[in-house]
Amino acid sequence: MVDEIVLLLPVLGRELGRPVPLELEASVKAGAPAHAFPSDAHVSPGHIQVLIALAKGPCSVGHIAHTLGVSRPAATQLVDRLSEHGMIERRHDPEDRRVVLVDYAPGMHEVARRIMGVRRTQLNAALDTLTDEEAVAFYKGLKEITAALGRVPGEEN
Amino acid sequence: MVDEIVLLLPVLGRELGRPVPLELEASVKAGAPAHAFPSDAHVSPGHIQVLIALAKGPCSVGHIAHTLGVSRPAATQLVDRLSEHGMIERRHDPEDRRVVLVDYAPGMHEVARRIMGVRRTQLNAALDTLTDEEAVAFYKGLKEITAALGRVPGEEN
DNA sequence: TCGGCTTCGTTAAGCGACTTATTTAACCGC
DNA sequence: GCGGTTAAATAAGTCGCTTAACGAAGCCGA
Repeated sequence: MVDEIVLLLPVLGRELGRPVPLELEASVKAGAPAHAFPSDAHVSPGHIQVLIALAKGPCSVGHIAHTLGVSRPAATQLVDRLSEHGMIERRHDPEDRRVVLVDYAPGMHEVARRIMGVRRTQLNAALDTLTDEEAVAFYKGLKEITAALGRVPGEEN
Repeated sequence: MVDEIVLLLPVLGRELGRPVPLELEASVKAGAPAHAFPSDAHVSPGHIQVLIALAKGPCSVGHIAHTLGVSRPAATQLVDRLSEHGMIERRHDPEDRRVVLVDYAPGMHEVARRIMGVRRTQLNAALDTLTDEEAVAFYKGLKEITAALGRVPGEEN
């Protein structure tokens, strides 16, 4: 079974990396200001992660990078794209002006929720085939494996 | 919890995508002919997947692509690299000469097992913290989610 | 037996998400 | 003030994947 998992994990990783199903764009545009998503908009998993991370309130670029397990430049890039599309805004932390605080742009909270909803729907469809215990076990295993392969988001180093 | 999973999955994907810990190269070289892994060798998750897929016997490039969930050119590329390093060999299927059958190169079966062992070790460390039921549930959830992401829910192109 | 369709693998071109190395700006202890 | 440190941004490059297009081989109806 272990081999099966090793074989399956990268498959999941690749599926996950694919641009989120096209219907998403339409669904988002429907509820967003026209300028927010120009013709070429497409949302990557990283962008969704940023939006989820922001759901708990504004946070710094560095914190985003740490949460997502990527380098700071990568986080900067994600924030760049999202802010180009008007989804989020940067502002300086008044207490430490080196820090750039990232937060939803006004009115975008709702749109963000819808974007996250797409992935959540997919995931729920899969989780529904599992019992509650299995779902919890899956989550537990996911955390363990992520930790085993690298660092876990919440953990300090 | 669903959001947590959505947040965690891409992290896992990225960790998974990182070049396998460097110790691997050394460990592999130790048991492999010198020419097999020249100075710049590095093994990606895709390569490991190919080696695992071959454990069940020779198979075609197309089959590898399907198993890994990638395009055929991508599979070709993976096979290219592995065969450059002498890990695997191509030969034509006598029954259908369009088909290219891929298999371990002579004596490489053992080396392949060692390479796979690295990932397996990491994974086992994580799975050991789970009960048997949880491990099975994780595997089940993994399959379900991979399947769920594989096709767009409710949309056929 | 010949054209036309399909399938397999490869080649070519390009893209997107990441990395490291470097730069700029702001905080801090002395 | 002056070094040292840290946050974010910029620059350059890498890697794994994609689509498009191609040659070769099998399949098949006329």
